[in-house]
Amino acid sequence: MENEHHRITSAEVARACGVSRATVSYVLNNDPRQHISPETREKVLEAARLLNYQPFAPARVLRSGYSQLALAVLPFEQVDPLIAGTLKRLQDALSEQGYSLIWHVGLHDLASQVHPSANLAPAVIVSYVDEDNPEANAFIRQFNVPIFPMISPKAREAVGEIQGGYLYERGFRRLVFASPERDDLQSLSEARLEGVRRVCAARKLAPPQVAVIPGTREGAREAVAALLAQAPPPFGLCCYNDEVAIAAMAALADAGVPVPTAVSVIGCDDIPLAQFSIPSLTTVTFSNSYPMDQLAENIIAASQGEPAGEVPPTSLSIVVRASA
Amino acid sequence: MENEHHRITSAEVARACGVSRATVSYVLNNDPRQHISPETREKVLEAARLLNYQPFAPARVLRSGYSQLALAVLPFEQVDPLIAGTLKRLQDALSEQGYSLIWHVGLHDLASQVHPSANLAPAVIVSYVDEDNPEANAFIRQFNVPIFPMISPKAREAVGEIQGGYLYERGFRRLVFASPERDDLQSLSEARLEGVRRVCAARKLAPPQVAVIPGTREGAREAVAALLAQAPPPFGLCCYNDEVAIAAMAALADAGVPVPTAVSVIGCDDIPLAQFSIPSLTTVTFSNSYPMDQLAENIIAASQGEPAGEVPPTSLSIVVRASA
DNA sequence: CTGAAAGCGCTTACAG
DNA sequence: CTGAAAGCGCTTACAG
Repeated sequence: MENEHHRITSAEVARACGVSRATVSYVLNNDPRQHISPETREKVLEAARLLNYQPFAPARVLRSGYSQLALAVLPFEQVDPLIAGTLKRLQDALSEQGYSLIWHVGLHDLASQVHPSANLAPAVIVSYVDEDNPEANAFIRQFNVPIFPMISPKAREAVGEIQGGYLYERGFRRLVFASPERDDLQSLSEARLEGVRRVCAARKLAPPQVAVIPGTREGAREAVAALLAQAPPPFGLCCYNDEVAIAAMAALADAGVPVPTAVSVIGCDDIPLAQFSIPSLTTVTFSNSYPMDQLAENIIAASQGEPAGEVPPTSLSIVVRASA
Repeated sequence: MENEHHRITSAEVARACGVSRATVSYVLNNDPRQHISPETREKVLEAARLLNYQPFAPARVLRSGYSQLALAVLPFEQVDPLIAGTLKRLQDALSEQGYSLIWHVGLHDLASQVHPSANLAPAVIVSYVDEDNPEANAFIRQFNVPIFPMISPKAREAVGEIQGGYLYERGFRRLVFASPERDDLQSLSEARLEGVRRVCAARKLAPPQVAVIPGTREGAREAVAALLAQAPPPFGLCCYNDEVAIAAMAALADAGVPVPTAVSVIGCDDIPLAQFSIPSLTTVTFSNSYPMDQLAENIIAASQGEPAGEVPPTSLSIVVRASA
């Protein structure tokens, strides 16, 4: 490492303007307990600017004992728009309190890899990890900091319940659940299916059939053909999410089955493209009505060692469009 | 902060098994220059496990002088699947070298907020920031570490060129560019439009008209109606990306314009839903053929102070489906 | 109002 | 093979 980067330290700033390192720290951190003369303050700021001084985070964190860093752990490989939107609003709220929010996306072999905690000391984990995923839970626990869960087990099943309930109201007496193929979604998919099962049980319907919809047009076509052979329309199709729903609708179109008359389709998430399917997609949406400032406060409280707060309540609603 | 979290230190591990802190460090880091007896090694590992010892990253980074942490900065608020996929593969390659990859998504007021570098010391920035975005560039420069750019200016315009060239080949002599509304995409959109302009200039066609496609079905319908009034079919529609393309196709369907005959539509990204539009979407895809191991090596080299490496070459190709 | 000094938890020459 | 000691860059009581 010959061209090692020379790090500018607060000592150099202090030397440059003829004060002590303590004074530099007081000025740069705006320490309210210290009264610094305007001239000194100006001198320090000027010197820091000239030298392009950036405090070295690890030293600050080591000495002060805490970092104002929240790490969001997303166990999925793709980031759906809803989560991205929530995290963006959360980030805004956190940054008003001086906290930063970064993301760790995807989950990796715990055993074979270096754990990020070797390089990174968040004060709190904001977790989208399922309760029933032991690997993922071990991963986040290894940070050894409070964990703030962002998904409530109840909401997971509630999606299936509201989908099934809506289609029942629309007159369907047979329900089918369309699930994705991706491994990282199976756990959540199973929870939503469980919600649909409950609707069927409560309404004395036959339990829902399950169709796995592959991610290719050809694959989806075959899966839907197989489904139609087993379960002739009419039926209501509760889909794991909007992507699965749009794939299923394309396959239904390929099979000549009219939506929403023969089969009604309902998705989940209300992704931007949901309005642009043909027909446009009826879907379940999470309105996380929890005020973000409040959420940020709870997360910060968790980061300071209070027991991990409440899961933010989500309220579900249905966006009615043309597909159901 | 009454319930302050007690941090287990290497000194406690050392005390627990009756060795020095140095030995603990040697064992835990598998220092190849030290020969530790198997019994001692076992004792240390056992004690560390029992105490659930996690080394404190800031101390390690401060002392050793480097962190094995790459921070990907994505200036968008949504993360498109292509970037997520690339970063996932990159993360796998980096983690084989002991590096971790985390994401910073979205850009925030530089002035008003605490910069993440106060809490976080990446060794390198992996940047999706445009060259011509001064705010974003200031943001990433403030980390004061090498920056590894992930987008090449050439590839940005090449998308428009390949779209326009393809539609020209298919016989279209009038080209239209469909751009998104979102602010954070304008810069890239303009670059792709520039590529289409070049095709028109080279082929002696009139310059492309531009239609801004809103994110709502109604808005898209109106925008497309306005476009059709100005530019009656046939024409070729080069779209900023697949989402815009699918929105435009829905609006064309609403207007009764047949695709691909009257208007041919081509997108960009090959998102999972591209195969499920009606008709299925022809689109440009980036095959980042760069071997990820190589890319990871370049990034690590950049993190060690070598001048930021080459932009990974991307090759563009067209996935031909039904829309063009 | 300012400065000298301690110490956060770790790694790593160095001495034995 | 193991341990005592230095020092990374910062913040923060404490003394003046």
